[in-house]
Amino acid sequence: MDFASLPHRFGERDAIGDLRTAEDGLEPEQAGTQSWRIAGRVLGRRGQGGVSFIDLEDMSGRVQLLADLEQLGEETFEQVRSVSIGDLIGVVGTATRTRRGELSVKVAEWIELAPCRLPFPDRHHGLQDVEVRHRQRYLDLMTDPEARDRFVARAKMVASIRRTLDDANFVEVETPVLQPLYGGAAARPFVTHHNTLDRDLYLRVATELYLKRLVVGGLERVYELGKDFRNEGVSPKHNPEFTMLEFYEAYADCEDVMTRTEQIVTAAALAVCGTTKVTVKDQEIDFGVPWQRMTLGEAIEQKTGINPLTLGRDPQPLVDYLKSQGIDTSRDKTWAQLVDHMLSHYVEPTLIAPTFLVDYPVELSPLSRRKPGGEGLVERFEAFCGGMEISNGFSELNDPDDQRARFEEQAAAGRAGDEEAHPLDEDYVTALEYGLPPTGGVGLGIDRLAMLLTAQDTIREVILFPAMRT
RNA sequence: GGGCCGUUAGCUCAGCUGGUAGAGCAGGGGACUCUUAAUCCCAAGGUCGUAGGUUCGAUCCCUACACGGCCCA
Repeated sequence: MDFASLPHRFGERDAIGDLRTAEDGLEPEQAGTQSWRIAGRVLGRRGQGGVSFIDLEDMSGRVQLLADLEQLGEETFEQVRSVSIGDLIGVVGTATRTRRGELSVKVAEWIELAPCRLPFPDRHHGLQDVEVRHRQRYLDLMTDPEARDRFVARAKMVASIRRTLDDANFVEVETPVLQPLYGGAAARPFVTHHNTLDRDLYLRVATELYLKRLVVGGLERVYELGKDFRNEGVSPKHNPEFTMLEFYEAYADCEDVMTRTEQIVTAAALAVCGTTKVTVKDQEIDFGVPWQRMTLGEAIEQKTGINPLTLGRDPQPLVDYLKSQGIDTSRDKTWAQLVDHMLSHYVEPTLIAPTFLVDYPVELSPLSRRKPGGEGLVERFEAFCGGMEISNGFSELNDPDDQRARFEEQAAAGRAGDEEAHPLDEDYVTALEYGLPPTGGVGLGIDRLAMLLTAQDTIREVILFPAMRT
């Protein structure tokens, strides 16, 4: 094919899926009357002398083309006969069903649209090389309908989440990706440089602090769906850039946003799967409300026999326990880090059905509001499902003095070597000084939810272009 | 960051713990007028991830590195 002579458009195109539905009633050797204009990629080719069969696929489905030498004449038939697997072509023709019963389109016009110049992957086995599937995702999508379905499902999930929030009068906003100061999550940031301003900027690790500034400003219900960036390792559950939903709701507390989280996820499951029941790691789980709830302390106690939240802030019993189980505690410098370690080691992998853990220690939650009655707890939850954290939310701390004190504790932890500690954000404290209403807020990991709703056990299968070494 | 496993034709895979590599598909040529993993014939296709080392001889054994995967941190 000579590119210069190829058409620039193929208008008034019919979807192959629509054709299949409309012509499904044809009997073998019966011809339809309607003329169809379809286009797509050639995925199969079978010659039989003066008859050629082509498999053509578009986004909506696949159909067989039937080309007849006598009907097309030698020149056009030769074009059909010599098409390569992978070529993009358009066809005009009527439907028919072959003697063998295969719904087909009898080619009347044959329009070459774009060639595939490189050898096509094996069409029986598909692409097996995980590295190639990720680096050249277009090949994965071309050859594996399930891969396409997965990303369509993800899009449906995101659309459902937007719908749920929009219907509840949330305003979708966009806040800076490039931030002079990062915050809102315990994570190491990426650093970049602005040439004209001649200053370093951070890629956001969360949208939290900007969104709460907007609530201070009077946007009482806001959400943002976008990429966060965390400078940490890649794993089946981690990609350095990932998609996060955060929403904030004024005049609501932790309990309210837990309920809303259930509502959002249940609706998304229905939108993607048509049911709230999905199969994760060979186990059926039900996103239907209400989800299980227990306190963090109870959850740890269930697995270890120790409830660290009833033992004061003494790290020693926790160190003793973990060491007795052969676990390396050398990186856990504080009581709070030990609790976190116990949570992620003993509890998180076992939480398959959707579960809320509540009552987190204040040391792990520098932006959450304290639980009345003290005990060093905050009004916070994390939601787990499929053995991983999918969501985190709380009653937002709106006391500027307490917030400043928490930031200062974080800064001290940072000086002591905690690379994930929050830096002090003066402007955020200033915003709180103007008055943040009582507010509940949530972060929800979109990639992880997509993993659950599409039954994938690695995040790379729900991210189109996952991070790879160059 | 550490441990283990993997890397052979464009794709999917064989290759006997040492004697310079094979098949199917795709791509090229041909036959075939209802095939559907079409079939049949012909030809072509390789720096065996990279670089060293051991050896008369390395896809195979050893070392380092690259990339990927799993587990641990």
